[in-house]
Amino acid sequence: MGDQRRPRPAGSAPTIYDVARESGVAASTVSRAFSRPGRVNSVTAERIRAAADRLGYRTNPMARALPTGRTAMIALVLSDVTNPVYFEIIRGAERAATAAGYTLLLADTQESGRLEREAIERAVPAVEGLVLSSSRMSDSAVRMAAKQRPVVVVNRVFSDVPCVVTDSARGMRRAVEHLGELGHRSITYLAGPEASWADGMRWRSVREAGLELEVRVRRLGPYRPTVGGGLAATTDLLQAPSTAVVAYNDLLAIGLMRGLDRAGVRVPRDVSVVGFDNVFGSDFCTPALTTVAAPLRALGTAAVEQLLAQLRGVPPRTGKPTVLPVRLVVRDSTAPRSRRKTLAWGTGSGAAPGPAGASGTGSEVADRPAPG
Amino acid sequence: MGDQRRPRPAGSAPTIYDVARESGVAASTVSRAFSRPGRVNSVTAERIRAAADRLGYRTNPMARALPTGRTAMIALVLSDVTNPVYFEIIRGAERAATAAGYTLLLADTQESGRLEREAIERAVPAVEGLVLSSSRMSDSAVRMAAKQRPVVVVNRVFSDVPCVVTDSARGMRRAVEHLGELGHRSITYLAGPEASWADGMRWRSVREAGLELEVRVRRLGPYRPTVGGGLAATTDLLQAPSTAVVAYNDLLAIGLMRGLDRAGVRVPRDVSVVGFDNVFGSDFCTPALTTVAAPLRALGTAAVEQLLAQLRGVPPRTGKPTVLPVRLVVRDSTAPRSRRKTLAWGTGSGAAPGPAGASGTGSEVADRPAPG
DNA sequence: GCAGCCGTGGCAATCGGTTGCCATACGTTG
DNA sequence: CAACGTATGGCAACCGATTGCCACGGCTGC
Repeated sequence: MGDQRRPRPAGSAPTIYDVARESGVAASTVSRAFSRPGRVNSVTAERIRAAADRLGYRTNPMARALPTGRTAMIALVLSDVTNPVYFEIIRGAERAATAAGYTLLLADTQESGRLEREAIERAVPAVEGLVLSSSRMSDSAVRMAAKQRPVVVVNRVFSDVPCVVTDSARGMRRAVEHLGELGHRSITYLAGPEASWADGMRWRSVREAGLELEVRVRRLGPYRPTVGGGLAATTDLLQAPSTAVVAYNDLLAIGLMRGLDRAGVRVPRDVSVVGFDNVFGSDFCTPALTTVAAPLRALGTAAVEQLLAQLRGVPPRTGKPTVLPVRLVVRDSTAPRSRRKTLAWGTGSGAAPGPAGASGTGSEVADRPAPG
Repeated sequence: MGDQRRPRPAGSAPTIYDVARESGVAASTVSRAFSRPGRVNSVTAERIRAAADRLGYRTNPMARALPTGRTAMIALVLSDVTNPVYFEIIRGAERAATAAGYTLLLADTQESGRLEREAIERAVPAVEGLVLSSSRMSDSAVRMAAKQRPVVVVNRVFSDVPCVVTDSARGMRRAVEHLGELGHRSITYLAGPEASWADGMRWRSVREAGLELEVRVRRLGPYRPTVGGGLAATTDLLQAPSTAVVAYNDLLAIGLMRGLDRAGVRVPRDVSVVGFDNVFGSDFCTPALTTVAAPLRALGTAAVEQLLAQLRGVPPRTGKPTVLPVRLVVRDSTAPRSRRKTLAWGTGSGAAPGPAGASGTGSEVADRPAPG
């Protein structure tokens, strides 16, 4: 009863004090009724709950956060929200967070390490933990962030920070296997950004798989991991043809297919192309892209779940990264090796002229980088 | 000077009290030095700033929010983060928010009005305002939300809530014009969800443009605004052919093109197809899609900017919605009307069988609804 | 019958900033 | 020199919830 505060000025949200007055107990009891079930007599608790319902009381997250530090928010930091690789990661993270009563704070760092540091600095005081996806920051900057708050890193490996990654090794192995089964004895890998941890991983995996499966492999690049990058790669490939290509990622593969099409080279008749990620759009490009499906949504979910576990006090799982499985999605961009001399191409006088209208330059989306 | 508090236990973030001690002033002065420039003597302010830098002080947003209500956060509520229409909207919103020092809170409502209400209820106490994009809630629920916090609605019109929308009328007019110029005298509109405000708007615009430009129009549907929906629409279209199709959105158009391709109908030789939105992927589907480019990013930016203006006290701009301009992007899916009898198609025994391997079912992404 | 324990609820300090009000010191003006 | 205005900084009361500690009443056990 001891509440001397004036009644809430109509318009602002009800507080525990209003509920306390309404139910005839002290504010502290109201607080406990919600946050510490069992600590309050059940009939009292029921009365309080009823009063709260009547008033439409909702606990104010800011007020709760102040003494406890529990903001019920986590941040997902990524280099570019509009990169399709992130779509499912975001969704997975969002689902996992919401399911646990947490709210997801999105920070787009626009591919800049500086902006990323700034975004983190701004987010840190408001969140309980961070998921860093394809961070553009240096290792030491990531470790620094991990000192301030629990952190989980996606698609990059640290020994002392928990991380979840795609099983690129198995993915590339499956891709090479698939091409091998189709009769291809020589494969070209189109590399992504040099600075990308994932690219190194993927190339190594391709090489190892090639060794083991007795398929020759070579590497072209690096290229920007975008449709534009794939277009650029076309020239190089035409100068040194190959019947099978594995690209660093889908965007690169899609760009390459467009480039080849313009040059009159048919996919998959003349060249088989395999992508990586299975991003949105890889099924409706033409031909539909055979690709290694990265566990995008699972990556988001797993990262958030590990983070939440840390927040609950479970010691972080460092040392070995959590590796999530991939699967090969076979579509229309791969086919048995053609009997035609591969050298025969590149001679074509170009693609059949496009239909009417301006040919689609598509430059609008040609430059979306992929995560490293 | 009057600070009796014990020094901060190393490990937690520095507070104004630490800065106050360090710079030899009262905490209130520190506070004012940051939040009220001019109120504090400039040399004092400088001294305080230096101390703050030295300590790495950052104002705690929760603590600030408690007395003031200023959380520096706004929520962007959307029906499905993985819908490509949102990519640029999100990015535009993110940029505008960040530029103003605000943080964006993303809420995905999974296409459910109930989840949307829940998400809003959870977000409201934490944010200063909301942007509702393609809300699935009833008008009254939206108005209810707008009573609790400043709200801006995207792609839906209210007379009493500020909103920003795409200029569908002009967009559809441009599409019909374009087809008319190519010689098409009859156009089929593939409708989106009936409940969609945008669909009603787009269909009406097509009809009006048709009337004015003397092109016959008819409407097929409704279909789900997804690739799957477009596939479904194919059957209907084959039964009642037309040389030109305008789809509710790109996903529907892309699905249709895939369906037509499988049925052996060539785009654009036999049918011209125009989409709407210019989403990610509409340039690399085959043929590259001619489409009305919605001002996606501008929509996000404008919505946030209007919201921020409201937060600064500018009276909300209600009454007439803010209409953002579109532009027609001509690519490869439209061509002059073919001289072949349109009735000739539908006879084909189906598409040439796809190349090797399983034909891409692509069911993974066939069901992404678009905003209504 | 009294000490001691348990269940329950209240008091009050606290989290970190914000801000209305007041005190002081200085400069100005008549 | 007195009266006054202004610039500046401090005091203390908030914002709303949490939580350690204590008080009170009822119960048990010896």
